[in-house]
Amino acid sequence: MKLSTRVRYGTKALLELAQHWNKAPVPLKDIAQRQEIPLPYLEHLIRPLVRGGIVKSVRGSRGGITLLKPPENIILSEVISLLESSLSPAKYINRVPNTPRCVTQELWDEVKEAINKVYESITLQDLADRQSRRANVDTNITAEV
Amino acid sequence: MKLSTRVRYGTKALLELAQHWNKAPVPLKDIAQRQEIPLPYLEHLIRPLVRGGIVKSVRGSRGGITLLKPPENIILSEVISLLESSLSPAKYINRVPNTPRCVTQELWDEVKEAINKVYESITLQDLADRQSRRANVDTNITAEV
DNA sequence: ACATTGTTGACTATTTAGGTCAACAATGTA
DNA sequence: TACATTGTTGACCTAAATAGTCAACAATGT
Repeated sequence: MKLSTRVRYGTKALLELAQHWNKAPVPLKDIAQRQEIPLPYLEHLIRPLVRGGIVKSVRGSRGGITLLKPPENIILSEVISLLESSLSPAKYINRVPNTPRCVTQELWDEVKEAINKVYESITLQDLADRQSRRANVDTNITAEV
Repeated sequence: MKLSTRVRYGTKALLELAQHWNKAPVPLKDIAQRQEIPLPYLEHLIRPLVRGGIVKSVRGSRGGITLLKPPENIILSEVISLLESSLSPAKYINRVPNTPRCVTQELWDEVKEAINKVYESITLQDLADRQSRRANVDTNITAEV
């Protein structure tokens, strides 16, 4: 169950943006620092998200990046499909015609479907909510001590 | 959604074994040939399955491999966990203590859980059933022509 | 003018996946 | 018993994907 750092970094970055929704753009530098992502790597990471139309970037001083859509309209499956190595040259066309037809192929497709359902059910807003709920809990705990 | 050839090859091999359940051991050579898997690769592929206790091997002439448990008792999640690069050195212990606690971490765990539920719901017998059902359909079609 | 920020493309390093080879160990059968 | 057949093991290799870096450049606010 390998999850690429691309996806992990990217999601973290988007979570930050969700928390800054409707505010000033967030500089990549800040995100890189807070999330401990190498800045030059983050820059490349962000590109597919911009191209994919879920992130907007503003250059120059006071620039940075912001979400283009409200966080509740951004589902995880979209994020992942944008981040996951978009280079994959249409694999899975390796049907072997004269062997018994591939049951396993069918299986993987179904599994993929099921997994995607999970990803489709989670939005960036969900993540942000969790984050803030958790922050509250933390506050209460420290308050109680 | 990358699925390693390890898992694909391994599952195909196991499917063969499921179809030969309670029969003579199947030589690796035959499996390799039918499923178009490089024999030396298959040999290595099989090892974790043997170590994992779902496959038994018999050496020598008339040897080969068989399942150790009935196909309906072998679930996909078991297969996958045995085949998926068992080298993974316990990643995910990269909690960063002094940053806001990692919501995304929690998320990935849940997603993983959900995916695993899917894998747990499918047995080798299920696959074998599909295979034979499909074979029947094929027969009928050719009969009708 | 200039500091700040994103953009781009080329480049490098590391890791993992996929595959091969060769020597060896057990086992059935002629 | 000899031998063909089959699995076992470990070392090795290659290619591809992942992760990360560098440097020159393009906008933009102050």
